[in-house]
Amino acid sequence: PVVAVVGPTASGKSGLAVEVALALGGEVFNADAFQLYRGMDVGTAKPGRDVLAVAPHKLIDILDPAESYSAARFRADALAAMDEIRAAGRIPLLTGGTMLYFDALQHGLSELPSADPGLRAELERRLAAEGSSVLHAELMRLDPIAAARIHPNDPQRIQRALEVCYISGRPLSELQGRRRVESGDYRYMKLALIPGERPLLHEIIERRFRSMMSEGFLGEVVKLRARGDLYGGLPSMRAVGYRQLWQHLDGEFDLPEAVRRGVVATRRYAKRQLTWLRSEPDVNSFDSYVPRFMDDVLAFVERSVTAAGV
RNA sequence: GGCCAGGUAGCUCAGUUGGUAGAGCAGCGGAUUGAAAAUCCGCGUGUCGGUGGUUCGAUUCCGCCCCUGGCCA
Repeated sequence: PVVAVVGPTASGKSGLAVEVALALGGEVFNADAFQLYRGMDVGTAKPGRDVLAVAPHKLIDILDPAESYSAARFRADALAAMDEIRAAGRIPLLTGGTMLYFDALQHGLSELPSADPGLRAELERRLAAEGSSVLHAELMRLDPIAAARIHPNDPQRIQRALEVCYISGRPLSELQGRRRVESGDYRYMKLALIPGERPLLHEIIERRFRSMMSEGFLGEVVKLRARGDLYGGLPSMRAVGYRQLWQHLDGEFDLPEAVRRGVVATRRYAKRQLTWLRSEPDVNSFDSYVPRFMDDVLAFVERSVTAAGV
């Protein structure tokens, strides 16, 4: 079994995961697309040194912010991490809010060519020059099924679909037919933290963003900029909060406005996570904002894991 | 206390020569296969401050009241 702690941002996943890990003798691995990056700590609410000393996490600080990553790499890394944890006789414990990664881990991915930076740059140029509807029309010729599914205004998916067609010579829709699920012998016990009241989630999101600011979030972004090789278009620098503070440092708006926009972006992110969660089957939901929730969860987890015969 | 300007969506405002109203932002719902904290799609959510009057019909016109801001006492 794998215990998976999922939920929207600021719902209390990290704290719960650590508690469960300690109670169960489990080991945590991260499923958050940005806690993977070194030097992105405050803004990703990464567990602190003190926490990591007690409960070490896998898949944290494994990337440089200049690197890009992918759902496929996450799947491979996560499977390796789970194997190691299990080999050590412990229970793997996933925590993180990147639902695409969690989905890729559970359900696998089709066999598709990986990203090609040169081709992407070329498509990027064409998108800027010709517009997404021209490229969408081109996709319509190469892969009408994918084109029908992808909206003409969705440059990222048009780009990816064309990339796959060019590299493989086959339509994306054909290759996506079947997902490859190997090492499917893990069973996920899903704990979802669903805030009962949306306004309370919003309040906590805002409070947390402001406390990140007082813990040196801006300084962190300043430091990343000072490297000189990073830029706003990088996947890592498009993360919520980082993006808005970067734009502020570019002079696009003042700091209070950057904070306001960062909070808005966080709320929207949480909403998208909740949308994923609603379609997730077999989840055991808890509201982390109610008292004594931790005891309920721990009791539940222990019961379930013993029942599973561990 | 007097005069003036306002009171319309969560916020900032537009508008109706009288036929129960619409923008931006915020919000809500959805999609999601190697960038996903990304990218994209859809949706106005409203006692038009209150109360009387005129009218077939008032958010709109008139009276009174309440609230906010400014000026004068």
